[in-house]
Amino acid sequence: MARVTIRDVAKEAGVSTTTVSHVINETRFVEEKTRAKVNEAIATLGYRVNIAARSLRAGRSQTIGLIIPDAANLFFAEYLRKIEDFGFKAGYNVIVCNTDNETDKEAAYIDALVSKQVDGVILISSGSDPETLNPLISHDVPFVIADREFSADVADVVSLDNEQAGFDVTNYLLNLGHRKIGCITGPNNFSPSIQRLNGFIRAHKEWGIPYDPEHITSGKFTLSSGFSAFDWIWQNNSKPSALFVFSDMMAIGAINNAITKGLDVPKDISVVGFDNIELAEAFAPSITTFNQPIEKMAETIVELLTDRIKHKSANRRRIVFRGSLIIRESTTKY
Amino acid sequence: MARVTIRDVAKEAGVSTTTVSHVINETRFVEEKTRAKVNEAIATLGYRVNIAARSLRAGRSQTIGLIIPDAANLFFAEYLRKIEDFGFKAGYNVIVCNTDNETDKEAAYIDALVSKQVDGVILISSGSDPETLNPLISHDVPFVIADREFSADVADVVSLDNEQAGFDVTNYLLNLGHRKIGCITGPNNFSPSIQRLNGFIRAHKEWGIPYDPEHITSGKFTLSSGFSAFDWIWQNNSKPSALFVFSDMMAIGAINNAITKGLDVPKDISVVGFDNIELAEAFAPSITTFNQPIEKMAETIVELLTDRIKHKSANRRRIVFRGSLIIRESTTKY
DNA sequence: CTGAAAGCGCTTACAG
DNA sequence: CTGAAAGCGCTTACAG
Repeated sequence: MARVTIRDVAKEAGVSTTTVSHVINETRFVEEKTRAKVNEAIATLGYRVNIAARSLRAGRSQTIGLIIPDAANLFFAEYLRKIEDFGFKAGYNVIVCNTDNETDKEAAYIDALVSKQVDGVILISSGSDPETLNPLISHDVPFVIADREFSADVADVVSLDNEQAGFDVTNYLLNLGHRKIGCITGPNNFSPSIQRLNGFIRAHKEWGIPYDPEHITSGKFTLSSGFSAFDWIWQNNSKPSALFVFSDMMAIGAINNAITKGLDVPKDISVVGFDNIELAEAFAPSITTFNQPIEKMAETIVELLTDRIKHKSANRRRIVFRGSLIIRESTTKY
Repeated sequence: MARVTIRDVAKEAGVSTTTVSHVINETRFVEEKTRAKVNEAIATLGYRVNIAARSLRAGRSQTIGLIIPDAANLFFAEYLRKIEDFGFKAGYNVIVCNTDNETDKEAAYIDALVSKQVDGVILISSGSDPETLNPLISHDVPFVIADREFSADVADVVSLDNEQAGFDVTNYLLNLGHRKIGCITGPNNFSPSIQRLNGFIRAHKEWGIPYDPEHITSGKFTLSSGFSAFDWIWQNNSKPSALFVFSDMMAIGAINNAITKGLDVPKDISVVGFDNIELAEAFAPSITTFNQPIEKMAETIVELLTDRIKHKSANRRRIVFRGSLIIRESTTKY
């Protein structure tokens, strides 16, 4: 079966391809009767617009790229899901790209996306240096940066107030009476992680309580890295009574390790996670965590991107969300 | 900055566009010296092939579609991740489509994918009736079906031997001495679920032990549906001593509910999950489960699809994987 | 209210 | 070993 083109439709309906195109795209008035004929022809022939042709001619592909570290990580998986939902509602398909935070992979994906004429790109937690983004800038591809700060003012940005979040969690633990609080951060070059740690430090300063650098280590946001990080912290002579872990997945790994060591959570050690993934509630013990309003953030990201696609030279926007602490079973008074 | 085209490269290198194209695609021999000039021109101009144009002309978009129920579900998230990895390695980007098992959504996505001239489509656990796939067939778009049986012989298929898996798990529990085994299945119209239940029934038959239909209910593979399903099972006067749950996510929900009810897993009730997602090992208690070799399956799916793209009329293939039981803490002798 | 025609940037059959 | 040129299927400025 040969492809049905707009010419076939035009012939079948007895009109020009111009008219067919305008009916499809609703780009100019077409008489009701003519429109009906065209739609009928489309239906009988089973016509589908060829996006490659449209993309070549009109320069829009109705496709956006989503660059994330790892779709198999629940936090990013939820993000991906929501972005795809809102994107599809707005008329876009999304190409997913997993970078594992490797600059080379990110660069390769950006290359491919530029070649594919995507209408825009969303970067979540992109760990790479700004140079990697140059192809997007030079080819004038709109993009939105989420979950990561960039010093250069190159794009719209959506983020969480990570410093405040770090402060809130630490303040909560100090309020519970904990005086030795450990910390499993994210990768050290990752800005949300740095900011949460800044909040952690500020809370200690405001309380006039010192923190022990030996109780702070970094993980990779994965379950297993949380497990190992706990080993590192627990080898010290001085043990913390509470732990602030920068992702729920790592918190699950850490709690699991603690349980393996015969410890009780929260009696022996309180643990706070981050993200509020669905599992945090279902895990035993359920995990006290800091909620990121992912759905709302995903919606905002897609909105900013579609706006940017329409108005390339509009003023840049930076939208900062405030999350909230969700108290569950994994924490208790000291 | 205007788009750099193949003509600009040709002019810069002092050759024809034909030669540039052949250098890029390695489709015919080009003298080393000429090739060098072309590559140099590409580099200095920052040329990137326009995939829309190539797609229109050559009919290949280097893009495949992935249709899954829900990328936020860890099992599918791991699938997605692996398929994207293998796909990208093979030179394809993947467009992700979340259907929530709704026929309308699946149809809308298939429409969009056909319009986008994707080179192929992968359907994981597609719950829809075969009619939804008609646009793929009529437009001659290669596709592979995974994790779902289709009566019609329309595509290459990759699946797990679900009947055997159901038998193996049930046989294991019977061997442990359990005589009242409950079951939380997947949706009733979902073939892997039906087959696992068939295996469950066969094991009971071979042992000459009856099972109680009141102990069998269905969930939607989500954590919360596993939680609710346990309520339903536990309201019976006759309680099972073991539970075979058709996904780890549902198993986590069920275990969580059991713990909430003051039960001990596995002392009061043994629980077996399915899939062996990363979390099954980390959960407390760690979950006995049936391992699906996702990575290998994902690799095979991508291989079948890329082969099919190259040889549209080759013989259809059906590859069935055998999984294996992984014994952990959530099960014990009766 | 509608149409004829140019052209987007490639690939490839044909030619030498 | 390389090139001139047609054409993929659309959209849209121009015209009436």
